[in-house]
Amino acid sequence: MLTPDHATELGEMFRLLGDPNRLRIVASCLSRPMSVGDIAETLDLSPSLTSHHLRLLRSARLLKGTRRGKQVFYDLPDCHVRQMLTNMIEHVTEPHDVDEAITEGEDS
Amino acid sequence: MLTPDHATELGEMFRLLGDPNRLRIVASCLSRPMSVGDIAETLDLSPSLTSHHLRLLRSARLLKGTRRGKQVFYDLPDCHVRQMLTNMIEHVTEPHDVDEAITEGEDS
DNA sequence: TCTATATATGAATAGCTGTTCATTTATTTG
DNA sequence: CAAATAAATGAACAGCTATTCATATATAGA
Repeated sequence: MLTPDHATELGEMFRLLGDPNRLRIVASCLSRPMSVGDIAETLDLSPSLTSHHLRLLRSARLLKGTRRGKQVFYDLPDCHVRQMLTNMIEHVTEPHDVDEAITEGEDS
Repeated sequence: MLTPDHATELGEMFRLLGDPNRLRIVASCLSRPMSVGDIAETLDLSPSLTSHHLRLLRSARLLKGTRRGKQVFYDLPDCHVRQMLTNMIEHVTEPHDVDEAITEGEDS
């Protein structure tokens, strides 16, 4: 069972990954640490927006930032999350059919 | 790499799991199919709110509904998602420390 | 049929959030 | 020091969303 507190905590993490731009930001840091500027340029986002999102992701410990000179590089500190994300990205890459109807079950 | 389209698609799924109530609803259907009434009562949510959330979760194929008489039972159709969720719930259950600072790296 | 139960749906709204723009802070170099 | 670059921050706002309440639909039983 999932307590309301744990639901809030885990939900917060999912909520952050729920924004397409944030998800792309995290995904871009999967293979190698990325500087803020590189992320912004790669994903075609403004540095400001990128930084705003990075702050949220950092606060939730989804990313960790490491300053190296003038730049700050971000990558995933959590092996668990990295594996989950890799898995999910692989999953979404595969094709799938679309149905959202309510199925009929036999009588009881 | 994660295309904007895939980011939107996967992000939509994370976004849905990002609401605590929705996350609890999905989690409650992990072990066994649950009727709408059972979900509402178990999680202390109004049937209306529960149904609204269920509609979203169903549309995203995170849950599938099966009518059996007057009741509709919901459960997870996707083994991949079920496994991911079980994994994440287990992860969030374990203790962890809290730091969100920017770490210092050595000069280059 | 009528009644009761179980879900679903529509409308309305308060609160939240992603984005932009302007500004500020940090770091390196001249 | 000043200038340039990289990143962070604050304010403001439009658009979205979770929730509530009222209403509708579906199914079962008498």
